[in-house]
Amino acid sequence: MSKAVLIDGLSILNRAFYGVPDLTNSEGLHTNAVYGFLNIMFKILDEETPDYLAVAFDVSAPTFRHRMFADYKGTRKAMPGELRQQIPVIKEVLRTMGIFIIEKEGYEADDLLGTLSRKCAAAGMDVSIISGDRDLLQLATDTIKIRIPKTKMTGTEIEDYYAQDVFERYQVTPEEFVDLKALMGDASDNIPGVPGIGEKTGIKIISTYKNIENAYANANQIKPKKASQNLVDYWEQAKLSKALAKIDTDCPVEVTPEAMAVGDMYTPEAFVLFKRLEFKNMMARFNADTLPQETQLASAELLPGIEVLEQARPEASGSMAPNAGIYFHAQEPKGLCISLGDHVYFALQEAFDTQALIQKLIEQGYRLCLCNVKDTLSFLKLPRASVFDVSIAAYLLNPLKDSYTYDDIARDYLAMTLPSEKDIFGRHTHAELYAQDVRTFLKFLGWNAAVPRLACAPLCAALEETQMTSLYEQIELPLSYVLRSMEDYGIRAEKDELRAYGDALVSKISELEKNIYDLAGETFNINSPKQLGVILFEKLRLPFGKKTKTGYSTSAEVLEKLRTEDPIIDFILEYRQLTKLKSTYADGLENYIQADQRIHGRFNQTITATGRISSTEPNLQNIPIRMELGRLIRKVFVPEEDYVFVDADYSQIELRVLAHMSGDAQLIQAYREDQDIHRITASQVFHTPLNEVTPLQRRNAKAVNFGIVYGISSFGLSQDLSITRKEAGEYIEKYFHTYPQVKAFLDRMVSEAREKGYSLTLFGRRRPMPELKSSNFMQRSFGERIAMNSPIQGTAADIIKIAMIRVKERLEQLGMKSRLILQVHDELLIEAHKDEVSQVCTILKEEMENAAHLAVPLEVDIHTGNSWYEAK
DNA sequence: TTAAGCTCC
DNA sequence: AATCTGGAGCTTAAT
Repeated sequence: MSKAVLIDGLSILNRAFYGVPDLTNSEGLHTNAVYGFLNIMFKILDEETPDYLAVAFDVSAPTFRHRMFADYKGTRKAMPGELRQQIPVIKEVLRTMGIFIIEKEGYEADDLLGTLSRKCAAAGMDVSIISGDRDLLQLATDTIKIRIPKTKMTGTEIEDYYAQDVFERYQVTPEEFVDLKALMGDASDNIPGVPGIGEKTGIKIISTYKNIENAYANANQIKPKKASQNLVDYWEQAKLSKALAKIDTDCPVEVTPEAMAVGDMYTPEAFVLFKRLEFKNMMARFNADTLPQETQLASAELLPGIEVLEQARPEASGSMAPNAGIYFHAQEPKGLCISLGDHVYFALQEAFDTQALIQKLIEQGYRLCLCNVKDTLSFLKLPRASVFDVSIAAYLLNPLKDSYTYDDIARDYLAMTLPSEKDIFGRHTHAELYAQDVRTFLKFLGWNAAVPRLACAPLCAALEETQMTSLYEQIELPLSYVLRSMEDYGIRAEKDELRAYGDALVSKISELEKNIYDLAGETFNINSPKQLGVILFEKLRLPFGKKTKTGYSTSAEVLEKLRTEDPIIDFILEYRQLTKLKSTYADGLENYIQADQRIHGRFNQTITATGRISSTEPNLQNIPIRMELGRLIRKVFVPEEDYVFVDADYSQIELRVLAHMSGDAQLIQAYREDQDIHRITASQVFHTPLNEVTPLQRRNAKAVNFGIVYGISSFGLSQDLSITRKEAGEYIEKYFHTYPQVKAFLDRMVSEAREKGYSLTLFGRRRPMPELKSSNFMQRSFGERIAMNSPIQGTAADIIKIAMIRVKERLEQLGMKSRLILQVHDELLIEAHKDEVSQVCTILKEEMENAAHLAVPLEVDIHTGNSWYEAK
């Protein structure tokens, strides 16, 4: 038997909008509702594989309709702009997928669905109607089922209702459901109903009298008295409600089954649209052969012309330095891809001296344009003066994106839709595709080389436009070379020591396990918050503090408060600490120690929203230090023979940046006089003489100082200090009273960001802030906090980057053996040759303290040692 | 793949 | 009426 799926378009879009967290593509278009809609639709389609498919919409603008989008009080709520803008988008998506859209002037989607479902059923089909609206339950029969998707934490669950299921749930038939609605009303549908009759009474009445007319005729027998009376008093309203609730199953619509037939939805046109919407994990639904063909590309010069180089033949063309696109393919088959003019060349490494090709290009005055210079430097020497890194440029222009590969850049700066590496290779290795489909493989190479060449000009113009050229040239590009060298040097880690440390943990962990199981009276997986929650809060009946979305919270914060309740808590907290050390650090780090006994982590330059560097594989920026047991791990990080560690960290760089940027006289004076800033803040905020400030007062003032930098709220601070919100609010108020220019500065940061849509650091780094324009209070507040924090955190990041570049330059100029190997946001670690230690200390201090000249001095603390533990 | 939890600045 | 400190990465459990 054939199957039809009918979708209530706006209802599902609406559900999706509220069920899926806000998503935005590069253009700033909100996409969460469209994304959620498609997820629900694909789930249904995968499950049912229908032969026919249609999506129904209302024609008139939904704000003017009275049956949808009212809030729980029954007052109409305007549809948020973020949702409204997605209606044309979903329609366009459906159109490109060849999915039938039905809409008709003067008819609501409900009526169209009702009519269509009857027609399909009459034609002998199984019908599914997908809607978030229970109103449609009246359409259920033995062959028409109503499917109501629910977005739960576990994913999308769907409730199915055939006629029988409606009866089981409501004790009325689908036909009677209309009458039930007429009595109950429906706030969300603006159906008034009869006052005093809710679901319970309504069901009782309708299951007895079958319809409202019959109930009205027997009103005198209805109980309770109140319901009986109201049915009579509000009879007109009941009749109106019934008319509103009744779905028309006989609209004059002409639809041929062929129009609804499901065809190939994964068209090239849909591919382009999905790409634009950035629905990355839906791309796998498209077959490789529906990838856009070259004829559809915006620029014909990208293809074909991919030739395997027979000899190096870049031709100098004129006097202007032209751009060459460069891509080094580091997997098999290894080689260098070059894009020049409208030709793309691929030089296999086994056949060519790829470095010589690069030299030739440079000699001829080409500018080398590429993605990720830092990574390419592992295979080719590329002089800074000849290089343009499109990934970094794109990152500076919008640091919020999650990748800056050729396809992202083509989309954002060339308005071209290209398949991503994943789209092209799927599960195949590069070597496999090279062997099976060399043409597609070469296309991939060509794009990787040609996109940077073509995007170079618009990106340069955009940097110029946004006044970030100098940030790019003076900071980010040079930094790439510094990071490359840090990754190459790596840091030595002693495997045996690390293993011994891990082994010591294991015995302690098993003791703790034993104690925990004893106290719990059973064994269970302590690492599972779910199982642990059951033990603590159900079996042991401890008072639970917070709940998470999925159950009880067992976070350290919650457990900390339960420490006096049961001895098991302390064991669990210690168990957590130790297993963390064991898995993430002892075992985790060991896996990264290479044959040279060193860990070569990666420093990522295009990840953070604020301009900080991030560290991965492994993360060397979160090695423990607070707790002594964790801190001991740092003993395994050691310099090589004849070397010593020199560690330098900025003292309170973010607060000093705040002092400078705000120009606050008090704060500046305090730093100029090298005072204890937390103490002085405590003294001012708590009206206590400086020498009488208690440790608690100082601790609180410190928390306030940090809170200010983070874009504080009284709630956050109260949590942090375990005080009431009111008290926290008073602290903040006093703080702002003490440092009035700080307050003015933070307000200015927010209002400027709101006006411009982005914030700026001292060095002109931008962070876009779309959240500030959100209609959602929570998101807008978040936007305000990042508007306060980003300029501060970002400026601090800029400063240490400058220091890194200068430190490395000094070391090289002086021909020293010492080298910069780590950066941890406000800290630099140098592996210094033993003969160069004092010189290294001087260089670090000088370059870091002079990296920027602020209204307050930048202060750097330096330590040396034979391990990272000692040097910190 | 996501959520919870923990590590760092 | 709401909401509730910025920026990261890794491991485990559970889906």
